[in-house]
Formats: sequence, C-alpha cells, structure tokens
Amino acid sequence: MLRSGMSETRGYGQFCPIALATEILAERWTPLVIRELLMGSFRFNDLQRGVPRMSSSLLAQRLRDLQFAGIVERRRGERGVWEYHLTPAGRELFPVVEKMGAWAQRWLRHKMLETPNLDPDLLMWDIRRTVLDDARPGGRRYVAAFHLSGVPSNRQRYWLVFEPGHVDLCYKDPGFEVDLFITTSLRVLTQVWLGHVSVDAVMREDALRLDGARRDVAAFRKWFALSLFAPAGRLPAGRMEPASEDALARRAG
Amino acid sequence: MLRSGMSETRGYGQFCPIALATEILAERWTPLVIRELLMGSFRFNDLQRGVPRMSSSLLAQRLRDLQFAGIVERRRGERGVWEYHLTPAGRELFPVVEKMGAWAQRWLRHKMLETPNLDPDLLMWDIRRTVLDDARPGGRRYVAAFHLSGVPSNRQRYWLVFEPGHVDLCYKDPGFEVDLFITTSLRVLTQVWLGHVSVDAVMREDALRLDGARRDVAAFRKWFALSLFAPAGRLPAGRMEPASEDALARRAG
DNA sequence: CGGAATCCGGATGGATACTG
DNA sequence: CAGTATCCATCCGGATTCCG
Repeated sequence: MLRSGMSETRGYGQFCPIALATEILAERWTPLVIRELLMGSFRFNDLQRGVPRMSSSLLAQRLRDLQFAGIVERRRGERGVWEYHLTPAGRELFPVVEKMGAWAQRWLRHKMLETPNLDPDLLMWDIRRTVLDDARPGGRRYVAAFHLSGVPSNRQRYWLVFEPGHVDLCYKDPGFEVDLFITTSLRVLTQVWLGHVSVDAVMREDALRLDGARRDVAAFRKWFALSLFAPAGRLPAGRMEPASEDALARRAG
Repeated sequence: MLRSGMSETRGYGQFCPIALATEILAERWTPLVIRELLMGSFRFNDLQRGVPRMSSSLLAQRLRDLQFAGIVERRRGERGVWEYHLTPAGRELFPVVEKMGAWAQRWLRHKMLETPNLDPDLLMWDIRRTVLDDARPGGRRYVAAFHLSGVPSNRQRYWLVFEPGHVDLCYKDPGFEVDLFITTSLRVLTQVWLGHVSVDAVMREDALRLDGARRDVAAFRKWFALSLFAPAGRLPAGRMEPASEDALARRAG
C-alpha cells in the first residue's frame, strides 16, 4: 500500500482498478483490520482483540496506511479517546470482504476447523459483539455461562452478561446467578457459529447442551446469532441470501 | 499464504473465513496473477506480460503457492509446454476480484490516470485479448494502427492484426496495409478503455481520431470492447450491470 | 524462447520491551 | 489505554544464470 512517505517502488504501476485495490488490500493483515472496523470496533484495543496475533506496532502502521488511503478516519471520541472509523469509501469495502468470506466458506471449509485456527477468545469476542441483545428474556439481567472442552484449562469458561443496553464478556466468574449453561467443545461451537451445523443437530448428538429454565434455554436461539459470514447468516425469515450490506446495517443499527 | 514447506508462523490463526481467504489473497501481486488467469492467460510468459514489473522468480513462487492452495493447476499443453489453469475454486474468485475492481472504479478513479500507472504496453496487451475478433469487417485480414502521444518515442506505435481466428499485437510495423489509424494520447485511450469517457465524447473534442474507409472506421466500435472492469463493460444491449461472471464466460467462449 | 533457480541488498513484518 | 522503539527474521526486487 502506498504510504505517505514512501518511494515509488511499491505500487504496481498499473492503471487497472484491480491493481489499485490490490495496492491497499493485498497487504498482510489489512483485510482483517477492515473486517474488524466493519464489524463495529473502533478503539485501538478493541481492534486488537479481533487480530490478537498482530503486533500493536503493525496495527498502528496499518491504521495510518488506511487513513492515508481514505478508508479510515481517526478522531477523538468521548473523553478524548482516539477512535478509528470507516469513511464512506471504507464502508463500501463490505462487498469485497463479503465475497472473500463467501469464497472461503465454499472452498476452504476444512481449514477453518484446523486446530491452529481455533481460538476460544476470538470466538467468544466475535459472539459477544454479534449477540442480539434485544432478544433475551424480559428486561432483567441475563447471564449465560459457556463451558468449553478441547481448550487449555484457563480458556474453558466464559460468561456473557446481558444488561439493558449492552453485553459484557467475562473471563472470570462475575458472581451473578447464571441463567443458562452452554456446554460444548470449542470445535462444535465454532462449527455452529460458522453455520456448518445447526444447533438442533449438535444437540441431538449431545455435542452441545443447554441447561437452565425453559424460557432461558429457549432464549438462546433468539440471541445467539450466527456469524455474519455464515452461509445463511441470521436473516429475517424468508430470506436466505448470505450476509449483505443490509444485514450489516441491521445489526449495527 | 501457506506454502508447502513453511512453518506455522505465517497463517493468521483464525477460523474466520475472511482470514483464510486473506491468507491467500493478501500477498503481494497475488490478486493480479489471478486476474491474469481469469482473463485467459495460461502460459508463464503471457502471464508475465500482464504483470511486467513482477520478477519472474516471484511469479514462479506465486504460481506454486496457488497450486498448493488448490487455485491453479499446472499441466502440459501442446508440444509439452507448461500451462497454468484455474481450478473450479480459482474460477470462483472472479466475484472477489470483480468487487475489488468495482470498488476502485468508484473510489480510486483519479489514481488510475496518474502518470506512473499509465503503461502503453499493458494497455495494448489488455486491449488485444479483449478485442472482439468476430466483430471486424468481412472475413479478410484487418489491420488497425495505433499512434499514441504522451509516451516515449519507442512506445508510440502498435498494430493490431486481425486474422481469421486470432488477433496479433505488433510493436513493429508488420508491413500490411493499414485499414484503420487510431490517433490519440495514452491518457485518453486509457480513459476510454476504463469507461470513464465515451468514444463519441473524445472524438468530438478531437482527443481521438479514427482514419480509414467508412466501414473500417465504423467497425472500430464493434471490435473495441471496453475493459471487462469498466463500469458498464461491453454488455449486450439492454443490460447495464457491471462485469459479471456471465460476461467473462461470454468473452472467453 | 519459455520457464525457471540463485544471489544479494533493501524493505517489511514479528517479538519484545518500553513509555506517557 | 494507546501506542513507540528496537532488533532480527523473512520477504521482495533486480540482475544474472541456467536448462531444454
């Protein structure tokens, strides 16, 4: 990608639109940073939770590159904290990223479940921000506890705490009474999240268990959205297209 | 991109489909190599003409990477020459590349015409393979001579020689009688090719001139297709979508 | 001529430590 | 919390060479 102070040796020297898009998008990590921004993260540390293996110096560099390319704006938010937001040009990268995901869902399905690619922190972080927090029972607090097998012992437990207006992800017992226990393996939860298997199917095989009061169990299917890039995503009844810009807007709003 | 003999440090360690697609596509030059393959080049040297600033060793490396990723197949063609062909998975990257091009056409339009990105060899090579060779007058040989301004003196002249069944691009006068002279600047021809201006508009401004017998001039609009990634491409009358996989198939077939 | 491999210097990315 | 600074490994660009 062309940086502010770089020589001319880095561009591809082609008028072709694909070449110009490639100058920006075909840099290591860049599409993933854009994915995080599209998913609604805008603080440096939140962005980094979505790309945990990227060094902070490189993330800072990429955010500068994206500003220079007119894709990201850096501005001060509440209490003077820096925030990174997509520009209109940046938001219109959604279809590009979407097609990349759709292609991989079709042709690289097996690689998604390879052990080095499974990551409970990342999965839970992804679930937390995609959870439909207006779809839980009543107006009260609602706590869901995940117990994962197939992971290191310090990564087995996660709590989602639904409060009116927001959802918190905890790595330690927050001490609240738990309304729903979700017991499964990291692999199965990832498969469900990606839309490769249905909740019903894995429950029938006892690969996923839900324990709690009847209505708290029933609520799970309401608030547990699939990945935005799952083959059919979670779309209004009757629609079966994959993730679209509309779907994004619906969730972001 | 994961290479056959590489360590595990290079992947992103994410189950996300976008991350897996990124492992392949976010490597320097890779989307351009795929573009060339999608446009129908399959010999090493033909591919290299589409990415002239890429070193041959890196092109060879990328072709190996793409084979390993299941996107490219290497096989022997006529007279034992090696050919590189997209697999079904590779052909389905068309929508990804298409969205990248469409995004750049909307947001990076000005950069396409910056001097370092203009390249007459590349433009003419692109035109040659996109020319509609069944749309020229009669069954006879037809020769179009381009005279470009705004380029080094050794890049001013190109000849397209239409013979039954194929079209040759010449960098030196092939000696045939010329049926049509096209006189314009590199910048204007690039703009027309990208669909940023119409042939009519630039002819009205005398920025492009066609000289020849009436029917040979008229033929120009038939055989001179726009870039497959021009905003409206050259599509059958009545359709105005941008480049689609259908359009690709139509031209390739 | 097509299709590479090899070598080298410079650019980029990863790991870790550090700072306001 | 939000990044820099530094050092080293790897990658890339360019030139050259090689082989059928």
